Amino acid sequence: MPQDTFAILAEPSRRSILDRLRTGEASVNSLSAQLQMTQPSVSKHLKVLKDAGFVSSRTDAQRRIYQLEFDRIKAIDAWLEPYRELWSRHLDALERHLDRKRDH
Amino acid sequence: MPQDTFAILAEPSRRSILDRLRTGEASVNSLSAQLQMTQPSVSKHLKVLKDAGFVSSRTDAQRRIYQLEFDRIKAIDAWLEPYRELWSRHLDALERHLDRKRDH
DNA sequence: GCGGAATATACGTGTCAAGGTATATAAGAA
DNA sequence: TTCTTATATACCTTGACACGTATATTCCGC
Repeated sequence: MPQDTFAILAEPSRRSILDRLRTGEASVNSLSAQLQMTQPSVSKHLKVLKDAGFVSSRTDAQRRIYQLEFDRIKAIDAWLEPYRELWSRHLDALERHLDRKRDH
Repeated sequence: MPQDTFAILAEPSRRSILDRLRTGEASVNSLSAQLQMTQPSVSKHLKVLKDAGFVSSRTDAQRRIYQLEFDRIKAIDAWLEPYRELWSRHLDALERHLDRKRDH
């Protein structure tokens, strides 16, 4: 079984790569320099991210330029949705409770 | 956000526990039965979830009743926020582009 | 008190992934 | 072609951690 969405994001290095890619596409070497990781480490993390669809890449001569893709991150948002609904209901219930207390 | 939030959710068993707790509080044994996991496994996962603040527990005789807590899950939502903003901007840009094409 | 139920923990085992070094591949440049 | 740059992959070691079995703890009813 391959790593699932959350397992992939469990690695801080990979999250930092994604965070960096939010500001725009980047090559392997630039990521390696900016994030202070060895080049093989960056390449391996990018492979995982790309296989999972978190990023895509295009070729520029010898360079590979990586770019953020949203679909997979949206899966996290989808998983979160029922929880979000639940806690917003809790919040509403709390507000109604406070309103009732105030009216007394 | 604390680094281990995603690592904790990386385990499918733990996510299934949280998913179950969305429908209401539950004892260790009931979780063990419903999720088809051994009792020690459930206890250990609950310990991790509780230490991290994903769940809380109260005592009912020999039973421990576990309940979902939202604060920690909200941290995921917070991490997602800048990405959400980014992809909604992308969506807006796409819509404007389509509008312009339609107007021609 | 004793026995049993509910839960927690200790221990041993196996898997799996991350990190580093060295090397392979591929694409210019000279 | 040969050299250099940019990236990918192979190999190895190490450390986490998930699982199961067995055992400890805790609380209840009798």
